[in-house]
Amino acid sequence: MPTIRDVATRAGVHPSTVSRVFTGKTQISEVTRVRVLAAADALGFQPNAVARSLSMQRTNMIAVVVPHAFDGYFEDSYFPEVMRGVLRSAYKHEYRVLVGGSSGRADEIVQLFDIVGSRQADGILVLSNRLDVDIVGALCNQNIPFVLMGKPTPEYEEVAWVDSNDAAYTGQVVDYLIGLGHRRIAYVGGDPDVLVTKERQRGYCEAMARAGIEIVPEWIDYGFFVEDGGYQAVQRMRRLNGDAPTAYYAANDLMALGILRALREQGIDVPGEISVVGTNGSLISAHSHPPLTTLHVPYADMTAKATSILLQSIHTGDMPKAQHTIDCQLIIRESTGPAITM
Amino acid sequence: MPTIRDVATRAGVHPSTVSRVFTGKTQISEVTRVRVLAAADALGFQPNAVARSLSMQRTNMIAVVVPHAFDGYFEDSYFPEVMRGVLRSAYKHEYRVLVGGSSGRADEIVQLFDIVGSRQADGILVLSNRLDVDIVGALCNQNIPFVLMGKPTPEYEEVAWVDSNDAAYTGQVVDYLIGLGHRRIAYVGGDPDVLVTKERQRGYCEAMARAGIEIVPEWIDYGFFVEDGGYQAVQRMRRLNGDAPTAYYAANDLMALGILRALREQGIDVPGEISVVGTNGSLISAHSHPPLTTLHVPYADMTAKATSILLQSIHTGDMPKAQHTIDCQLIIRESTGPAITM
DNA sequence: CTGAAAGCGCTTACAG
DNA sequence: CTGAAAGCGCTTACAG
Repeated sequence: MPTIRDVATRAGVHPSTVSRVFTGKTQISEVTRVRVLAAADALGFQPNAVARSLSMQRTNMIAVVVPHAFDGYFEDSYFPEVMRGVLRSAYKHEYRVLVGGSSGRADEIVQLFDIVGSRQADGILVLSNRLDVDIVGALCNQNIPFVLMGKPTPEYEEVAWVDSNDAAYTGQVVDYLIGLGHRRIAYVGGDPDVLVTKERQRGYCEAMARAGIEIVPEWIDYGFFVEDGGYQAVQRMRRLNGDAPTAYYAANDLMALGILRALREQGIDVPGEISVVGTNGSLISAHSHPPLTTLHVPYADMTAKATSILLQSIHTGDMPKAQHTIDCQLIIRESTGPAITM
Repeated sequence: MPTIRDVATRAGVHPSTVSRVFTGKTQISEVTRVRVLAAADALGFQPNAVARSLSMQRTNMIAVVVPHAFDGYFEDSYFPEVMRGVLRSAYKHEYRVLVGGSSGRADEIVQLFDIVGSRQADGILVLSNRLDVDIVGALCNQNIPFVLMGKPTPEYEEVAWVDSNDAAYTGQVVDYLIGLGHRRIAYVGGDPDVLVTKERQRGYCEAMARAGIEIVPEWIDYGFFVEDGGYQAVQRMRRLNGDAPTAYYAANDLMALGILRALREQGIDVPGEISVVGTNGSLISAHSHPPLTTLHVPYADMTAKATSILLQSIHTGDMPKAQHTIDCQLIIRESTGPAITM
């Protein structure tokens, strides 16, 4: 690989001059510019990104780490939507995205701090709504820009985040089901340790309380965001007989699909006998049978926004502080209907 | 950020010694090792990845570039499956994945050569089955390890690739439909310029020819891999009246879903009147109405394999040469049935 | 506008 | 086992 020195000798200039024509921030006489470019072209020279990064103290990369341990992670629309949003913003600012894998939640934190600590990227997007521990404090000490997907605990309210108000919107879904006459409503969350699961559960509980409905503990279950998790939740809840739910809220569409499958197998009509609501508004929700009523969460917009905030702060040099709440939307389709009177 | 020098002074050793304890390839006396580690710990030191990369001439990253310009790209299972496979292999070898965005096909090539030319990664996975131009020659000149997803043209047969034998398997699907009594079979490809579209079309044409069926030109159409593309293809083909297809093969499940939607709107029964086959075997195909017969392509396994080959060759230092063909599988569900006699 | 030099933060042959 | 030095390939104040 030719370096800047090779180009310099061929063009008969100093290496620093070659550097200047490639960085382009400084005045260069047209004649040497042309000469340098010609030499570079002849040699097939392109500046080495790593050397430039070291010198400029900037990698032009932002990082995101992903727990590829969970099967459902790549089946759910969450991951592709996150990537879509990140890439949309990053590409616009000529940044690239560094994605690190991990083998589960604990390792996700390890990988995250590895990237951050070794300064492998200029900033990091933290998928904290799918995380179970509070890492904000530790992250602040690292003194690297980061933005959270999901609101942090009150003590860290000054850090940057983008949130989708999960508790409130889940509460709205429950209100909607109650409005339909349902009272025995199930909550099927994802991984129980994860922020988004807890938030949605809180919203569910609050909405039930507002309506004066006492929650049977068995109505709360976890499907770990996978299709079969929804399926299993139904198996468990059907054993409640008279207490069995007439409506299910699932924290993603995958689990809702599993719920539909379980119900179909038992010959139960949706929405005739039981209503089902999913979350995310993934493409799949529109094509299931019946088409799923779902709480649409615009994850791509969320992460695009988060990424913008991140890049902005990398650009200015101070820690990101912007905070942003995005709106979700209940898409009513054919999997929900009035509760039957028993 | 503390550097290796800070640690060295605090531990009372030479910087090179600090480096040695962190690289761990060399003998270090236990006492200085402990002293250095203590100093590093006290300062919160972690080696700078960029500096290390420059020095070692290795980034520990592999790259993949993705055209985020196409809406369907993140809705289809292709992208998440590719990432799942790449991450699976990369993580195992402690590599990270650099993903570059691009705004369309031409730019995809630009971004790819930018990454490669600036040595931003140690190797690159080229999603060539979704590419329309031949870049292998240019890539070879760059002298960086790469592996192709999709077999190259015969002149480059010595480069490394992993292929899914698209023509053969699509032919098999067509054989299956012909076996069911269908003769008016439609081919709905993705982007017409892209390798996988051409290959599948070739397989389709060959299978039809083998059966002695003359293809009506209108039976071949393109849906650009998006749901609405499948929908529109049906709209066009229904105008053929007596020549209208009784079976549709779509090059991904998304388009097959669009086909189902169009047919449903027209009150046409699937598979009673018309059969539909999708491709990829995405989760969505199992939950559509009716559940989709689909050609499962194990993209995650493919890319995991490709990534292994890539990492292997980065490790040994010579250009990758391994070539691998993976098997696909026709999953028969409820969207296909015997042709009705007219 | 351009050259010469120092520096970014590591690694690693070379001595000892 | 450890130190001193050179080098990885750039960028950028500092002179002129």
